[in-house]
Amino acid sequence: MKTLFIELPIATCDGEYLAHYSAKGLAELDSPIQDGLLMPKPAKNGRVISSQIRQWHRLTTAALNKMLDGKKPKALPPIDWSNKTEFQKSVWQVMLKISPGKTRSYGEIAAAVGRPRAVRAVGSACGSNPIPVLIPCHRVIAANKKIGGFGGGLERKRELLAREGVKI
DNA sequence: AGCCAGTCTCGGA
DNA sequence: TCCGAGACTGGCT
Repeated sequence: MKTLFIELPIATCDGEYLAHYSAKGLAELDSPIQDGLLMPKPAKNGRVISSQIRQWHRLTTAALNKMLDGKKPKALPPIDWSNKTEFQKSVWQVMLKISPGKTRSYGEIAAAVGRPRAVRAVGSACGSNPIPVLIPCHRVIAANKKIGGFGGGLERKRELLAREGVKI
């Protein structure tokens, strides 16, 4: 079956993100393209954007800007994580509960989902996080207070953390 | 079977 | 005390 995605851009102080919506909710959020590459504009194809998606997009935009401002979003759009494993969903749910300005280690996340030794798997889950920033994988660092990694570029991770007042 | 965005331990500066 | 290498880990592709 073919899932229909609606793609809408979000302008932020960090660049232009691109949100993908399915019928169930927000399915994916693309980071801004780095260094001079141009983000292709989503084709409209005469598609009608439903009022529901419009509302989700409003929530996503507000939440994203709050996050980038180092604050806690007061509401999130429904998230469509079909095709994701239970483990990944658990990991991301835990991450959503991390407050701005706070960090957790990969090990703590692993323990929180009941698999204290699955720390590397947690790292993998972060890497396949469909909604960077909104799911604050940047607040997850290594146990020895080192920065760890970040799919969207380590610099971005540092900057996001710095904006929330976190020192490494 | 191989990859990994981790963590712990231990040995040498 | 502070790295770096190595062993071990568990879930994903």
